[in-house]
Amino acid sequence: MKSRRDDLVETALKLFYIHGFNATGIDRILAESGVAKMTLYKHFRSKDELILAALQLRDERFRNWLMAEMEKSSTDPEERLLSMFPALETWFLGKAFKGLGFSGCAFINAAGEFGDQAHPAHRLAAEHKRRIVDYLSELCRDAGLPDPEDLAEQLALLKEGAIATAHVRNMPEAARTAEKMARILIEAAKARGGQPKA
Amino acid sequence: MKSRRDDLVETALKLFYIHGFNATGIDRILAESGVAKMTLYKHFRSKDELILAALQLRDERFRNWLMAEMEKSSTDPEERLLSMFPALETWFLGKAFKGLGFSGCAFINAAGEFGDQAHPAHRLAAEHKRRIVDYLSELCRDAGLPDPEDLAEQLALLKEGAIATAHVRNMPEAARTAEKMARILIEAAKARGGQPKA
DNA sequence: TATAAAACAGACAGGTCTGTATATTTGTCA
DNA sequence: TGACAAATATACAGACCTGTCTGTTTTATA
Repeated sequence: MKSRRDDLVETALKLFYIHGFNATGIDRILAESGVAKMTLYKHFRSKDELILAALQLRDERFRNWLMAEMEKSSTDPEERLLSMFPALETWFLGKAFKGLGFSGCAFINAAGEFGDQAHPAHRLAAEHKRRIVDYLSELCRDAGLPDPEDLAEQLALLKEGAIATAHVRNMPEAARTAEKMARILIEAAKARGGQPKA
Repeated sequence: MKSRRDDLVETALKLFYIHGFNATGIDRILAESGVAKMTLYKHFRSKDELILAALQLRDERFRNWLMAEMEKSSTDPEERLLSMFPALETWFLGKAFKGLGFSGCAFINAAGEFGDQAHPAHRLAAEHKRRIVDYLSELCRDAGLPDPEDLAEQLALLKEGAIATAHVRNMPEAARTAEKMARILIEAAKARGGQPKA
């Protein structure tokens, strides 16, 4: 039951992601979605609201995709953590989200265009990243790893570094570099921290 | 001996960095630099050329700043490598470049707005990142660390992750997280690789 | 089938954008 | 001082942008 609103947000997300927010005009979104202008302004007060809706959709889609990839890889929490990186590589290679290739992280891009920390899009980007850290924390705790919040921050930082590297330098293999690093850091955390739970 | 061209590029860099490339109109650059429009188009064919000139200036400035920070920290190559992270933190706190606070990495931002890998601005961003990896490689080699290119890629990835995290989530302390990780990874490289040169 | 809500097409207002044209002023150097 | 180059102010063309208005057609529901 796809509503016109859904068509609009879907098309907006695609164009914003590929071409950027400021560079994408409303008219193009309307043309590609086949929706009339008045319908847009019946559902959204402004282009900014459409941007926020698109980012909210992206947050949901991306986290669901990532979590599904990680959960299908294994039942072991530590292996799940490490499976984040092969998942990222399939994304970097453009195989993760149909229709959108890989144009970096939509939220890093949004923070770049909307530099002001107080801008709603920037805030939404920060929330997205925090939610992912929370998920990683949970997995670290499930894995019985010491200092799970700290380790989750480390793994999240590796993820951000891999994304930026893969995008700016066109280096999808950054995912494998990050994975190697993650293995070392996890082992170091184990060695340093208390004994694993088993 | 500051030319009008320099005024222009300087002002352009500042405004592009703070407000973004597409969001910054030429008129504003002209107003804030006090230069006439015809003068701009005498020095540059188009806004795109001005963008490239601004990014080239940024590349030079940023790398000179980073290398100077790292070289003044110590004469020991390994300590120099690690000093990248405190330097990054001063940048994240807005204390590095007068007039520009911290709005993330200008090149990550450029790659975000100009998503096409073939776009000159995107290519310039990739070159900037590669130059930094080259510098880190050199330091790794000087430090007698095993597999210096590989380790340089790891440290560069930590740098990108710290930048993205600091900007999107407003977390300057990401620099310290990255530094801790760097220490662990360097030790692991030493342990794994051949014996250090001394 | 009757009615109401939703989406449609298309014009338009008002602003901003890049880039150009013209004519005037400033600055430099001989 | 005279001549030449550089920079200036100002106006403007043409495109594009967001958002609004009007009136028609489609769609869903009762």
